[in-house]
Amino acid sequence: MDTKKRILDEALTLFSEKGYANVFVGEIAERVGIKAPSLYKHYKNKRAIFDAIIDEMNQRFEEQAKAMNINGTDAAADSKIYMDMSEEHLLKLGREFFLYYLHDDYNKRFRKMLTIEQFQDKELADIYTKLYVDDPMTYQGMLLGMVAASGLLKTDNVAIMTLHFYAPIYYLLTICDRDPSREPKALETLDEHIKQFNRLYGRTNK
Amino acid sequence: MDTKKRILDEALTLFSEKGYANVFVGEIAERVGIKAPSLYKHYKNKRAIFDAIIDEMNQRFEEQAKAMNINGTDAAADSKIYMDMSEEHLLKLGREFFLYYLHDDYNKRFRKMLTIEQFQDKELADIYTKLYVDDPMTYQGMLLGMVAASGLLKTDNVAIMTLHFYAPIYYLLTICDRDPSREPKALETLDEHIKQFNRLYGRTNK
DNA sequence: AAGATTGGCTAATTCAAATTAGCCAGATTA
DNA sequence: TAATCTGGCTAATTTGAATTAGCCAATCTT
Repeated sequence: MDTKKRILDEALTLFSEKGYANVFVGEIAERVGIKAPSLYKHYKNKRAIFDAIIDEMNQRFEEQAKAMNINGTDAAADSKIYMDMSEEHLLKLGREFFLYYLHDDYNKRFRKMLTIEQFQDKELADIYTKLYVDDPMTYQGMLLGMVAASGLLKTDNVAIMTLHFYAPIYYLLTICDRDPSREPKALETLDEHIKQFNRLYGRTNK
Repeated sequence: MDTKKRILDEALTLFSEKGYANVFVGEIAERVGIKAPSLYKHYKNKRAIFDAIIDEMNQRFEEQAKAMNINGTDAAADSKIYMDMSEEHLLKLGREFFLYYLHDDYNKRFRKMLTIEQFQDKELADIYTKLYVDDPMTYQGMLLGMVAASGLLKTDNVAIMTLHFYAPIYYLLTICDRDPSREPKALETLDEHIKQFNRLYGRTNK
């Protein structure tokens, strides 16, 4: 990774731990292994580093959205999997989402940074809402909607069913961000949640 | 309100909007209507203002906990209400909790401040977890547990049922904190959530 | 009512952190 | 290979925000 990228990487780490205002450019430089003034050869100023992080995220996001659209429009492919959605499949869906968001290093740091900075700036709040509220609800709503259409889940309100599936995942995610020592317990709770979700909404209600 | 209290009040407002590090003591002073140096007649330094806010919260919290314990140990009184928990009662419970947390000015500001500062300091993370995760789960778990014991809700796992009740409330709360324009929609969603919750767990499952 | 305390003010002071200036070595390129 | 570019460095410079000094009027206190 070249210096310019390493700066973004270390800055993101620091911003996600302490917030933009509590990070000194000297700290970022030190982590990268250079002196503070050298940093200005790569970015105009401290703010430009932050902005570059946001830009990079937008880029990554677009790629991801594109990839999802392929699997989304081409949802027939996916739906084959979810048409016969068993409890195991549902568990897999929830766990994968949870663990990806929780442990993917970039995601985790970016989410924490946004958590800290979200009230500063409407743009940041909007990004947070999109990434961690609206997009997951849309995507999971689509999948659960297909399962419901297949009859394996029954509901007359897919949106609320999706809320019932996702809100606990989101809740557990924020708990783990705050205190990673709760992860093992959260993982157990996650499984119990999904099993119970399946029971509550499953046709074979037992 | 005397100056010392007004300082805490204005500081909390500013900290909840911009985070501790982005607030200047001069700003706090200005809001209070004094000059920055005068502020030092009341608090040793900027940090002491923050600490005093935390102390005050702890005090308020203890009082509240005490009040809850009265209603909690003396739960027989409460349970009379919840023994015949109708959908309206359940809606009331959820809505009251939600609206209280969302609109109570002190609560709202304190929660936003903690959201911003939670990753700085384990103590702050713990306070957040206590106030917005563990305590609500305990309290609502107790109430829902009593309702379940009365047979009006059926479950073999009160903890997960409570998660299913509370996680969506928490999720909606964080959405509204981030973007108050979503409140009306969130209120609607809240009602739908609780109605659906009631249907899913209710004995008289239609 | 004299003395002490309180809480305000203006004018320093301090200090830390961002940024700029200007030098230089090694890599790149014409 | 000479010229340029790149990205590093040290040594300023700037700035701005926290805090301290020291003054003063009003208000308690005895």
